[in-house]
Amino acid sequence: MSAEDVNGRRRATVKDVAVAAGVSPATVSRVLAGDYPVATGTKARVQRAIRELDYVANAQARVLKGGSSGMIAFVLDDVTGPSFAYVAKGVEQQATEEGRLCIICTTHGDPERELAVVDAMREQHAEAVILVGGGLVGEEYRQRMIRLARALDKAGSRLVLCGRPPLGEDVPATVVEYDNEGGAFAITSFLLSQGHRRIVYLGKVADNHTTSRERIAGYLRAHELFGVEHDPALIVPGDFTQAYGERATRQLLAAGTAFTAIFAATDMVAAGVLRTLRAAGRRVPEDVSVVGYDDIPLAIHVVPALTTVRIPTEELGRAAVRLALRPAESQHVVLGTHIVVRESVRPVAPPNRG
Amino acid sequence: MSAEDVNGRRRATVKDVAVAAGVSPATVSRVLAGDYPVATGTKARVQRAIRELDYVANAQARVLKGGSSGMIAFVLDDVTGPSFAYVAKGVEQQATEEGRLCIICTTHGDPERELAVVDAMREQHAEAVILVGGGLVGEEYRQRMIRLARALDKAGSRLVLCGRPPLGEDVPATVVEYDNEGGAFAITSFLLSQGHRRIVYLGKVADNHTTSRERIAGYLRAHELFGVEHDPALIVPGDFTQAYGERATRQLLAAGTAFTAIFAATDMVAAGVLRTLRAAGRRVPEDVSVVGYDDIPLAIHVVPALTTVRIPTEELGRAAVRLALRPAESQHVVLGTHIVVRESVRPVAPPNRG
DNA sequence: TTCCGTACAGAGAACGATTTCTACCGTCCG
DNA sequence: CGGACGGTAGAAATCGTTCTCTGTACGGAA
Repeated sequence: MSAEDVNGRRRATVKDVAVAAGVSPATVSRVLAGDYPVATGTKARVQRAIRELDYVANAQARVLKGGSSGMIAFVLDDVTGPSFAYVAKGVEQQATEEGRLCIICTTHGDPERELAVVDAMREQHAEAVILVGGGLVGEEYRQRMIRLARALDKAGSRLVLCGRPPLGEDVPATVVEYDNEGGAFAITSFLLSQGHRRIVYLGKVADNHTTSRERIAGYLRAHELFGVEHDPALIVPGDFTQAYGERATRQLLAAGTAFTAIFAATDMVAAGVLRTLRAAGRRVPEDVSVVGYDDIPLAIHVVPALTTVRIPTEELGRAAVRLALRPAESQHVVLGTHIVVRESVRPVAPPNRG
Repeated sequence: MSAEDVNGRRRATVKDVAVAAGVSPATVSRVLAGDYPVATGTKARVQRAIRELDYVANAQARVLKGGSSGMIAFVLDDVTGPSFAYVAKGVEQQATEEGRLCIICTTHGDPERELAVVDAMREQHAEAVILVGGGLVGEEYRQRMIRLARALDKAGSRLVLCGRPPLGEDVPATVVEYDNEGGAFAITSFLLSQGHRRIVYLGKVADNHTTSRERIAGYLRAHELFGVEHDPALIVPGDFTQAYGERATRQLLAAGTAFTAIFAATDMVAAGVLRTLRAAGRRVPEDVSVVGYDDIPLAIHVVPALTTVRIPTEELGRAAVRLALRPAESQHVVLGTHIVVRESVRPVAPPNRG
């Protein structure tokens, strides 16, 4: 009819294929699905027609009829965050293995956009919506998340919290965490075991931010376990950026604070610390030991290579997808973290007894 | 009817909203679209029903009826590639600004998967399919790409080649490139202008790979322009990895090849070079100058900070989306590259005349 | 020979939204 | 006073699949 038909620029439909093969649309659909007996000859004719018309099914129509959208949404703050790429890799790989597509959305930490994104995913009938990255803590935020979880559940999709704490008992959400506090505990213990007693903590210190809260908790618990009294002055609040690492280190040196080691809450912070220490003529690890957290790719490139805590990023992503698609399995999992020892730590020098 | 209806766990449809508001489905649709006069009272009733039922439209049904899917697909080799995250950021940002969703797919360099992905995107009615990263060169591959471009065009979506050369005149594809050869030319010229005459090239050397071909071309053109005869022994073929950078540098040192500078075809290669040179006791830039390409985040963290070529990654992604959605504009654009000078280059020492 | 089961194919009703095309009701103007 | 018109609203077709009914034909068993 239309001009489109004439020059063949309209995409082919089952009906077109059916006409070309001299069968009914139903038969074409059955050949495609392969779940219903179709005579060999008929099947061949249909398949040839499909090839000749270069037919591909219309995913929307299929979903509309009752199929699954096969989409997994991956929601994060910022694609360029150093470890997010690895979580994304895990998500993407697992999604592909399971025959799903992967949608990616960023929020820039804006709760409004987070809401908008989740709504968009409800419209799209996404099978799972994976929220990644340390979120805020607090009753208001928690309630909001619970509402999202329920709304998604009602729309037939699943909310997955990746690297965030659970919302509560009967909330329909999947949680994939890593042992944040344990990693901080382990690496602080390592420093303490090397004789360090005055260990600076550099990073975000916010009670309503899960990541920083847990890292500090592990840091303090290690002190307790070693029976080391902790000097509150050694916690220098800031954020998780390299710039802060540089600034804080300068302040520390200028103030003449006594310390033998620095626990940077993030490898990025640690990078800033190393840079500034070197510029100030302090040798690492001879004069000061430094550790980070996250084991981002950069960690092996800074000088000296950084002793840090490894997060199972890729596995985190894979697990998120895997669990979301298997409602029967446990919907809460905590993956382990472990420290990786490189060159930025040395035992504290025994006091001079000369 | 079903159990789902009873406990309200089925998602609401226009019909449900219509019933709740005491109007027809058509009216609900019109309130949603807002493009048709609806009496104020009626509109209010409908909106209240929408809120109460927590209604969201079914994207699939909407697309099926003739709307656009609003999806942009982003296809790359591997999400964890150092510069891809920035292209992805550009794509995602622009897509969001234009009210589109962003689908991400990886191919791991497998042409089969590339095909599968494009087919999937045809099924999804994606508005644009952005292929990013240096592809292969060659007639067979080119023909395959042309077929993909036409297939997508027929399905109403647009193929975008991002960082790859054009396919030819009347192929329905958008091309967003950066001046690969120009960057290589500029940075080699920089080394030559600093007096370097024996400059090693380390990286992939494959005639059928666009990126390496152009980088070598720029490297050679600079030599020509400076009237410096180029010693073919200075080209050490390999790949684009850090491991190769380390291996090649060791070989170079072991062989006793004379050189004063190294042009690593990639910052990752350069990172390996720096590492190995330091381990071997060669100082950079005092003994050897080193440059890279790509300006990945790592470049400022290696020691010494790397002089390299900046690729407008983020803008590349934004342009890809922008052009794909504006058929009226020119569908081929070449973005500029420029060198960024840091600390890894020094003029060659004048020959000792003692 | 009759009957039934099986293999195969088509007709037609969904799915949920949009969008014609119609239709109604006042009101205004001739 | 009658017809036209603007403002609203609904009925029904439509998008491309899938899937449930029906229905036919053929082969074998009774």
